Order: sequence, then structure tokens, then C-alpha cells
Amino acid sequence: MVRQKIQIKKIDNLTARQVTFSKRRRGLFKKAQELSTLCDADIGLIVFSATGKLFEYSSSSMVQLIEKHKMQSERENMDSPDQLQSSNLQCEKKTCAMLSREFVEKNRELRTYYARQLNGEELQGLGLEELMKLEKIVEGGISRVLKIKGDKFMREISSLKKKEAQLQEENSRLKQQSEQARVLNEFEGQNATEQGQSADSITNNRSLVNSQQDYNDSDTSLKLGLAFP
Amino acid sequence: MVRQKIQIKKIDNLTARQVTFSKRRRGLFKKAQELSTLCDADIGLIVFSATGKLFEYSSSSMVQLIEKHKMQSERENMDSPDQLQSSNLQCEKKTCAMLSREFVEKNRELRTYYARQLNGEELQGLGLEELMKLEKIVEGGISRVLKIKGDKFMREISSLKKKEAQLQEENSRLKQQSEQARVLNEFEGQNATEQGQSADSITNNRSLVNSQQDYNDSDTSLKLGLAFP
DNA sequence: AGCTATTCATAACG
DNA sequence: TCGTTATGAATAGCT
Repeated sequence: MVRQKIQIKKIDNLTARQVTFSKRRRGLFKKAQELSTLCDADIGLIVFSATGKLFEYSSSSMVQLIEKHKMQSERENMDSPDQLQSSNLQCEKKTCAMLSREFVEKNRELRTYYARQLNGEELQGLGLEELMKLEKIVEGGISRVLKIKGDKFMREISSLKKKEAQLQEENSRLKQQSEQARVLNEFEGQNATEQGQSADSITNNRSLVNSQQDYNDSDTSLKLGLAFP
Repeated sequence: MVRQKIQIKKIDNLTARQVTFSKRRRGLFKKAQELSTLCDADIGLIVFSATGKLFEYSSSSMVQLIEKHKMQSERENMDSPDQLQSSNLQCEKKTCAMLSREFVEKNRELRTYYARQLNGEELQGLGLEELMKLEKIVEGGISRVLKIKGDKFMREISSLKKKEAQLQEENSRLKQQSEQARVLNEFEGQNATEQGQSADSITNNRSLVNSQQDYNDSDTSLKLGLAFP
């Protein structure tokens, strides 16, 4: 075991390279985590192996971190006029940022809680096993609920999208018809035809809309309205 | 110089923390660079200091790396067979899924990390009371994510329904137009515009409606975000 | 910023 | 992949 000082260049031997990758990657992640904890830094680390496999670590949320990094970069490159952000996108961004912030806060809470436990004085009782069991229970339950709920929503959204597509199709067809009719009309020497909608028809449509929403939506979502049209 | 094994927790002393941050950050970047070279890996490292200053390293291009990472994450999350990759609704959903997944993973990471630390020490573990508290915290965090995710789905659905309603409305309007046009055609020389609304005024009404909705939306999402401090 | 005594990471090997 | 060990590297505590 005469270990030598290695030089930093690509390792030729494949297996040796893989082993080193595995070991050093672990070390790197550990160091990143330590730095984050010791110095209260927000750290994100993305590693793609030569074969394209992804490994990542982040002290908080990778999504949030990347967002933050993007903003910082944009601020530095103020010369590109990308100010054409629609209000929708901005709204989405805001919502996302808030989600991320909350997510981070929750994790910090957890972390400090655990830290307190580690430094804590009076300890007794449960061991690692119980902790693991708890973990399994919580995660199992949560993911199950997540899946069921997600599927349900997904189905509804799918169906709505289908409906939308049909309507849009019909719409285009009608528009074409309308156009044809108008052209025909003008051709026959009529006055400019005003294409109208009676007050009655508007009222009818509105009540239709409302009843549909009442059927499927909870009060909350009605109040929420549509965020991202 | 009786150096002691330090424990990984936030360094209290500000100057010491800054010094350590500087030293370890350099070390981390060096290790990242070495790993990249030795093993032909593509690595990105983002570090925000506690004061918000950004330090970054990437073996290639940070932007490209982040893009690659985003794609990879999306692909991993594609467990549901919903390939309707159209609107930003889909994007929202993805972000949400990623957030919740990250949340769960991060919590597991934390738990096992601290559990290992606890195990490594002499001691037994958490008391029952602490365990219950922990359970509440974790569940609280996850259910919060669930709730947010649910709200987002609700909004998607709401949005789709509104869209559908608008389409249906427009549809009816077009049908009427079509009808009127036919009538006009049949009775040449007559004027059928008395009860009508010009195309212009309809357009105006539409934009009014839309802007109202937009206003309500941003307001709502703000409230939604602030509701969970 | 430097300097060293230590701890830590890890190359080489089993 | 996993463990061991000798050794090089990183760094905590001081100055």
C-alpha cells in the first residue's frame, strides 16, 4: 500500500475511475453539507457522471436555488432586454418562489429541531428502529394519498382538456361558417351586417357557466378563480 | 494548538464562521474541480453565503448544466401517463411534483443523517414526547405541501373550466351569428341589427372580463401565499 | 493572512 | 461493492 500523491488528470483505468468517482463524490457531498451547516450557506451541487447519471445535493431546495441563481445572473446581465415577462409568468414565478420559501423554512425548522435533540440533555427511550418505523409509516401514508389525489386530479384535467379541444374545434368551424355567410351577404349588396348577440343569450350563457362551476368546484376554488389561464 | 474534532453545527462566532466559510469553500471548489477532471464528470456547484453572496463553479456551463438537470428531473417525475405537454399548467404541475418529492426526500435525508449521528453517540434516542412532536412537524410539513399541491390542481381545473365556459359562450355567439346571417340572407333588404351588439363592443366586453379575472387571480395567489407563514 | 497539529479523505489493495 | 490501512490533504485553532 504505497500510496502516492496522484496527479489530477483523467483516470485511464475504467474501474479505478468508477471507484474514485464513487468515493470522491460521497466526500464532495459530505463537504458540501458540512459547509452548509457550519456556515449557514445555501448550497446546490449537481454532478453528472461520465455516463450521464445524475447525482445532486442541495441544502434547501434545488428548484429554489436554481431560481435564485438565475435571478442573480439576470441581475448581472442587465443588458439583455428580457423585460417582456407577461403578468402570468410573473405571477407563476411569485407563487413558485413562495412555495419554495416555505419549503425551505420547513426544512430549517426540522433541522434545528433535530439539532436541539442532539445537544439535548435528557434522553431516554426510543432508538433508531422506532425512528425508522415512524419514517416508513409517514412516508407510506403520504405517498399513497399523494398518488390517489394526483390521479384523480389528473383524470379530471385530462377530461377537461379533451372537452376544450372539442369546443375549440367546433368554434373554428362556426367561425368559418360565419365568415362565409358574411361574405355571401356582402356580396349580395346588403348593408354591413352587424353580428350581434342578444342580452338574453349572454345571460343564458352566464348562468350555464355558473351552474357548471357550482357542480364541480368547492367554494374555495371558486373564490380562487383561475390563476394561470 | 490542541485541535479538537469539531461538531457539524452552525458556528456561533461570526468571524470564525466567515473564516471557515472562506477556507472550506475553497476546499469544496477544489474537490469539485478534481472530481470533474479525474472522472470526467460534469459538475455544477452553487454556493450562497449567509449574506447572500453568490459563488459558483461549473466544469462546463452552468446554464447548460441547469438545463440538463431540469430535463432529467422532469423525466424522472414522469410517472403519470399524462403526455399533454402543452400549457404552463403542465409546467406548474411538474414544479409542484418536484417540490413535494424534494420535500419528502429532504426530510428522509435529514432524518437518517441525524439518526446516524444519534446512533454513533452513546445514547439511546428520542423520548416518546419528542417523537410525537417530530411526527407532527413532519406531517404538518407534508400536508402543507399536499394542500398547496391540491390548491394548484384546483386552480388548473378552475382555469380549464373557465376556458371551457368562454369557449362555450363564444360558441353560442357564433351560432347565433350564423343564424342571423342566414335570416338576413333570406330576407334581403331588411335590417336585423336593432337588438344587436357590434363586434367591437363585444370585443371590449371580453377584454374587460379578462382583465378583471387577471386582477382577481394575482390577488388570490398573494393571499394564498401569505396564508401560510 | 500564515502556521502547525490534528482530523479527515482517500489511493491502493484485499 | 465493501473494508482496511497507510498516506496525502484539508483545516481548526492560534498568532
